[in-house]
Amino acid sequence: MEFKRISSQKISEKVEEQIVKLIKEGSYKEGDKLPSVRELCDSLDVGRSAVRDALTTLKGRGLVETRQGEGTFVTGFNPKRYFQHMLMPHQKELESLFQVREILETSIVKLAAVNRKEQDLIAMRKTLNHMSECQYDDSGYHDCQFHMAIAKASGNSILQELLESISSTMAKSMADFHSLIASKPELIHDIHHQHELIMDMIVCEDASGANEAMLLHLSYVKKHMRKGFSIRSEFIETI
Amino acid sequence: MEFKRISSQKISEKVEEQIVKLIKEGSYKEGDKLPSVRELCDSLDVGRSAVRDALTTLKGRGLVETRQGEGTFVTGFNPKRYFQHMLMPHQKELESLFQVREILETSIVKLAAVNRKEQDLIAMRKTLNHMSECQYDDSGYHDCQFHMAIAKASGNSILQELLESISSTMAKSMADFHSLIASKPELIHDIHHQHELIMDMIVCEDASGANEAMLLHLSYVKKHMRKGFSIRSEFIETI
DNA sequence: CGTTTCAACTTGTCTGATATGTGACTTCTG
DNA sequence: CAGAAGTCACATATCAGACAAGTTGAAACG
Repeated sequence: MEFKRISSQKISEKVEEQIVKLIKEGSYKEGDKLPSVRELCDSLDVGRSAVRDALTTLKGRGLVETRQGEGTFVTGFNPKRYFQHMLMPHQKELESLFQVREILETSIVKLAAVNRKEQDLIAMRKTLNHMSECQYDDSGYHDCQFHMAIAKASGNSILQELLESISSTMAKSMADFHSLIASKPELIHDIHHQHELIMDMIVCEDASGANEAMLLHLSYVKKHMRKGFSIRSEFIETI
Repeated sequence: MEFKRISSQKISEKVEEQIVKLIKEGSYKEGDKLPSVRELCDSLDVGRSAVRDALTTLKGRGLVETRQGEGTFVTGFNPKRYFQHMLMPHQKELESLFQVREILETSIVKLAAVNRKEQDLIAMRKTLNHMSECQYDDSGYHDCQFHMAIAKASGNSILQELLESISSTMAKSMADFHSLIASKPELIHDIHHQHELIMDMIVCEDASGANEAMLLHLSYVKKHMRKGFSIRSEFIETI
């Protein structure tokens, strides 16, 4: 006979559940103001701490947003928080993360080649132009923008949001990679060329071609990123 | 003269930042116990509410976990929370989600075919045996277990965790699909056969074969899931 | 030595007081 | 009358004290 672990559910968790349920059911939609803490206390017949705890947790989960003096409001779908607590990933995690990125981006680019609308192409072209015009310092930003534009063109919003999460997580660790790029014009040139190739394939609606171009691009980036990492590792070891 | 916007940063946010910083820097690692609330109050010279607020937010973000009577602990990478506020996906979102699942699983199975260890094969075999032995009611559970076993064999923990998140999100909406399965023995038979094929390919280390087998399997599932959905939709419309 | 009891420490909850931010209404002033 | 300034109600933010409830480990006991 097995026993299920009995966990006395805390009051704040019950409150949390009720609020989530209300949001789920649509009683409170994005942007709506929830009842004030006092009101919730009265209607739920619990102390302020419990309500506050529940709301604070929900704030942490990104479901609601509190504004002092105004109230508590339901926020929209905010996927940037998905990977937010993956702080400063180590090299192994970074490799795993990059592998996920490869998987997502190579699939995304195939979808984008099929589903891309005119305005998607315009948006992508714009980011490419920005990249060639701007200073090297901002290349990392525009690089990211290009990839996000592709994701948007894929037509799958979840994919887009997932990639965004991963990119922002990697961005912290990619910082030194981008500074490496900025210092080597030939890298920028290569990457620029690869982007153009990907762009062309998407324009031609050539899914497998786009896939291949993306694979090449990411392999290139990974190779140079590893190089940058090993340099940093050596540097750390010699301290 | 320009004025900088003075945004009175809340005390709890400052506390939160400090704690996050400490975790980032590695002063507190996964599983470590943070100082008690009282201690943090004393060392930070703020009230308990502020500390509690910070910790509760962190709890919501999934960075820490509090256990009454024990303390507050730094949690590991917990991606189950990623999709947690994706509440009750509608059909369109469900399609997007399934697409993501296809992308992930077809890639996972390729990795698994290459990286699988002996014990991974044993674990997979075990879930398959369970599935054929057990009652139809539990088929959904064991089906999920099989897919997770493959993900584990891929060797990429982030992929594994992502798939877990997606599966749990879809599970709610898949409930009626599984009951549909349970009512049709021929579906179970087909699925079982497909699983065996995938298993074989992984055993043979045939990555592309495994990929193809998974693709077939998921297409099959998707087809019947859509059928289930349209039935439900019609049912709803006739109410 | 094994068991029970208990004290110390933890988070969870309630409560009241005070601080601070926001918005709407009123009042003052030109 | 119109705009600026003051006022007030109400919201969250913070503090502090008390007690509830869960966990742990050591002391006391058989």
